[in-house]
Amino acid sequence: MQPSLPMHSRTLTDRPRRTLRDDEALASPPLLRSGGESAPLGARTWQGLFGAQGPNTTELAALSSVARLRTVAAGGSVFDHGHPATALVLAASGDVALGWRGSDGVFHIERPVRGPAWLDQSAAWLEQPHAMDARATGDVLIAELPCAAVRALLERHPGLARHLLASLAREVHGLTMNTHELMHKDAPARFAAWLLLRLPASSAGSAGSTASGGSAAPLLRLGERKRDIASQLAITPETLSRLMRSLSRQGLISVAGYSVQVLDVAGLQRLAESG
Amino acid sequence: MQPSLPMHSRTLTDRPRRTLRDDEALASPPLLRSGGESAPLGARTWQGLFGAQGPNTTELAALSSVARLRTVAAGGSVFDHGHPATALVLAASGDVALGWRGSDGVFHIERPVRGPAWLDQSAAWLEQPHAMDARATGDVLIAELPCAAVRALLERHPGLARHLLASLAREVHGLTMNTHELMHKDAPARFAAWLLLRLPASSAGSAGSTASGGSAAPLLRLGERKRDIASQLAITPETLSRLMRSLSRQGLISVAGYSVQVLDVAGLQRLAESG
DNA sequence: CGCGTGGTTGACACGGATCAATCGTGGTGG
DNA sequence: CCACCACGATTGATCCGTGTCAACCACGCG
Repeated sequence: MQPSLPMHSRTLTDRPRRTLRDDEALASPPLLRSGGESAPLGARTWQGLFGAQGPNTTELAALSSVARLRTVAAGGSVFDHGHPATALVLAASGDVALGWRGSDGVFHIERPVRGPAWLDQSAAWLEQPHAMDARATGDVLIAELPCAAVRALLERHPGLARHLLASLAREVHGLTMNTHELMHKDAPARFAAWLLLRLPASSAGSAGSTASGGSAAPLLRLGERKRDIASQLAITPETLSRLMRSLSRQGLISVAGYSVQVLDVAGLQRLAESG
Repeated sequence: MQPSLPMHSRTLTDRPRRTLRDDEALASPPLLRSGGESAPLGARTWQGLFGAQGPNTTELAALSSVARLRTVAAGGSVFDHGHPATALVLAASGDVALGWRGSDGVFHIERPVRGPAWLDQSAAWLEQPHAMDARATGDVLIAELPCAAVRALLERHPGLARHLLASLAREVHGLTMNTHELMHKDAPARFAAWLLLRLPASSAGSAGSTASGGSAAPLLRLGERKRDIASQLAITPETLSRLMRSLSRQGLISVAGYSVQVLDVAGLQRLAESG
């Protein structure tokens, strides 16, 4: 049994900042700069979108030539649910939350996205409105590839199609897995899976070593408000809180504020598969 | 209030046949015929896959030329979870269930599919194994488009890419909606939505006319075992049974065995949106 | 210093799952 | 032909997981 660290003495100085408030959006300078990259859309960005086997240099240059860039300050809206989509939208860098604005005005995050990543690569092909809302949770560099332009590009660069298809297929795969989790796994299993996904890839297969000094128990810092994490897991903040407490008592993890130490990777994996 | 028909005097002669049992698979003749269509893959099939704005005749002919056809008898396996995918798989005609075989051997249907429709158009692009199992629930004509061949086709017919992209995008859209329903709607709402989806398109917007003799209340026959319907809705058969009884008592529907009469379309729509 | 925000905790309600029993149907073998 | 049995649906009783509501605490900010 692992003693839970004293919650009341923790420092919350490292707490994730509130993310979707207008005052912060206004406070940050609305500069139009190209993020941390020298080129507007660099190789690293494309690799994040297409994986290691992405398009070649010529194709990437073509894509870049039709991209329209804009920045969105933290808290701003990237696109809105129901608004017609005419372009493939991606985040070159920065954090964006995909979700739905409820009737009460509260924003329900369904999927957090860290650039470089696609935000909506499907609606435009269907000439349909965006299916979700996208809100910047940090300053973000957005790129839009107008659908008509990309179609024209496909005529001249047939090889591009394969990569766009693969990238859409990746999204289908992810959504299918997510649906399956929602249908068949309970909250503890989903949370365990969520934790494992955020683990550095190094500490994947090792068995739980609760007290062995050899391999260090991986430490991970939660980058979002806990209520946003709960939202992604489709549970309430209260349930998430109880869940973390429960896993602590079982010695699977050790929680101190926004730092979570995974003490028993194998145990978490077992938990994540119960369903 | 609508009197519920006497359940015990109903005839179950029209009950859907058990679907996934080996004896039936063996009982039906394993003929290799080309289904009900004269051409192996006819225009109607392609339209079901790509919608009204599908590829042109030349492109369709090219696709047909690389398609490999096979039939699967009722109860047979079309492809298995984990098996490597080298082709885009579609059902030209017939009924297939997409789902997962549980560790107990029970097959959990997650999505029923009526040909013509795609069965897996994503795994092959990623060179990954199929994410789900596909089992024929009736005699089915399967077509496989080898991924390598389709890639070659894209070089010569760039216009094809647009339609393959749109078709994948449609799947993304459907999965996104489905995920949202699972996260935010309760069982009655999901069942109501399920019923509305199966309604003939004619009786969409009409308000509920419980007793008006004018517009006939749409009647629909359940084509699957109720436990399979429950499986799609991610609820248990018991819950589905109680749900149908409950909606009957409220006068929204009238149930007699495997026939469901929708008495109050508007009421169902209201129910489907609660969440 | 008061207030707003976010997190934690407890009491409670409720939806849906689980377990068990019964019924109707259809298939099978004596 | 009939008894038997397997299977699916239904119903009732009960349990469990989460959501809801409310109170409280901790922190940071104006």
